[in-house]
Amino acid sequence: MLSRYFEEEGYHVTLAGDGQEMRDCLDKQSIDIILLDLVLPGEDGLTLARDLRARSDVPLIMLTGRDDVVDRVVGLEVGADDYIAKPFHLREVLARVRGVLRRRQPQPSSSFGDQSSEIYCFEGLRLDIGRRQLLSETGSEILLTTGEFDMLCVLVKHAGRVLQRELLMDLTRRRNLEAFDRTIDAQIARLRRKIERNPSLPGLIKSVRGVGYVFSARVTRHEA
Amino acid sequence: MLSRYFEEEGYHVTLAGDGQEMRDCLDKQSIDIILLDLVLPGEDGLTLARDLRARSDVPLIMLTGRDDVVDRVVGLEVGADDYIAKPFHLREVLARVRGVLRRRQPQPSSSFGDQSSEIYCFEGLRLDIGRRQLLSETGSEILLTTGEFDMLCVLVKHAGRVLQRELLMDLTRRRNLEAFDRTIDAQIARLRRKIERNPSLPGLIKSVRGVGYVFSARVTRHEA
DNA sequence: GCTATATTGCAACAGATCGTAACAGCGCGC
DNA sequence: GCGCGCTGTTACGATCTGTTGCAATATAGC
Repeated sequence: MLSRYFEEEGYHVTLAGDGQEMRDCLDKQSIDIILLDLVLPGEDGLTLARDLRARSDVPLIMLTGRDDVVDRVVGLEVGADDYIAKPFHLREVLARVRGVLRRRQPQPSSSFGDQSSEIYCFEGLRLDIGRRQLLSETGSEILLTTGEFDMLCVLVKHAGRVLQRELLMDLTRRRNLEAFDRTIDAQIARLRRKIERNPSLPGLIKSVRGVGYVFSARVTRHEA
Repeated sequence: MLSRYFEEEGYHVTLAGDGQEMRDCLDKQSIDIILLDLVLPGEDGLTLARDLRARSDVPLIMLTGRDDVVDRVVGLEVGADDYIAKPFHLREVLARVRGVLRRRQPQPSSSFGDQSSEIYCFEGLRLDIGRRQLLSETGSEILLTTGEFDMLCVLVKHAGRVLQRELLMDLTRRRNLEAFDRTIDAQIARLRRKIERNPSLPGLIKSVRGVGYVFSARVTRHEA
């Protein structure tokens, strides 16, 4: 139910049935936030949450039944960013998710392992998250402003996935997208001017009319 | 609950469930302050605090239930810097933490083990905390003032993490950051002039607009 | 295929933020 | 007490970013 709702809202959802599946996902892709049910087969949710927190900073929201013995306090004690009791309204979950994303970002450290820098390569460019720098093919640095860098990080981490403006706003700014807000478009334009071979025929950041933007180049991820 | 609150305030929080986890954390990262609950599984908080004090100077605040037998005196007797009884207000805890950090700093000796000589290397430079000196690639000393050195220590110890001005103030000065205060910026500029290859295009200390500064070079830590 | 409409690209502007030089007050060593 | 270096403050200019308006482009309806 949650999965379908968030997909409709423009999110990309990955389901994990137990702790091991979750760890596999975290290793394979960039995860922006985890919704974790307290009641799970095998390891229980609390243990999993504690374990997760010990190793990474992925934003985390706990979901629990009203009758579960643990209460809000215990949930937050293991380091969850928020805590939602069943039954919940879908819209409420969405609101909480957006709240957590906005408060936490931009802190590009969603992967497992310690904070060692992830590096993404595409079209001869090298994006080093930890060092906050982008290197061109020749090894020279392409200077990006704070906002441009954060935007590029989010796009690259979700390469091949269309991100709507609202989500880009949650992930890169600490404010809400207003109606008729062209902030994202302006930032994308400025970013394109710096990283595209031909900014008027974008090959890396494609527009998706009526929705948002996609990073469409092939990206490989390395740990440094 | 505390974790979430402090994360929102710009702190980076690491959770430890018992004494052993705490020791592991202290070995792995730079810890600026510890909030220690008196009631713990396994070792009790007082023992842990005493043990901690015997080996390091990490700032330490004890948290206790109102009904605990120990009182404020005993808490402070084992070397805690402050003592907070439940129930507490989050804002109060933050205030106490900031107070302790400001009173204790700059005392760059937060790790376990021999507190005398941590050494950090980056971009050919060598920062020796204990000796309070910075050596260049050629082995010559780069002369830093007290304030510049303290600032560099804090940045390097938290390499890869964006530190907001207010936190930098707490960690390096014994006073509060006022509105429109440009103290931190001025100090960063002076530091950059001494350690950056090209101070106008900083490669080590990057600005993050609207937030603060990050030390963005890869750092390796050695014990000497 | 053509037009009307919605959407996006983009340049230009203004307010916010940041870099930095200059200066003055302060503490420190002598 | 004196001189010097350090640091907080101020001011100014540079840069960044949200906003606005208009042109360019895509889409839908006919």
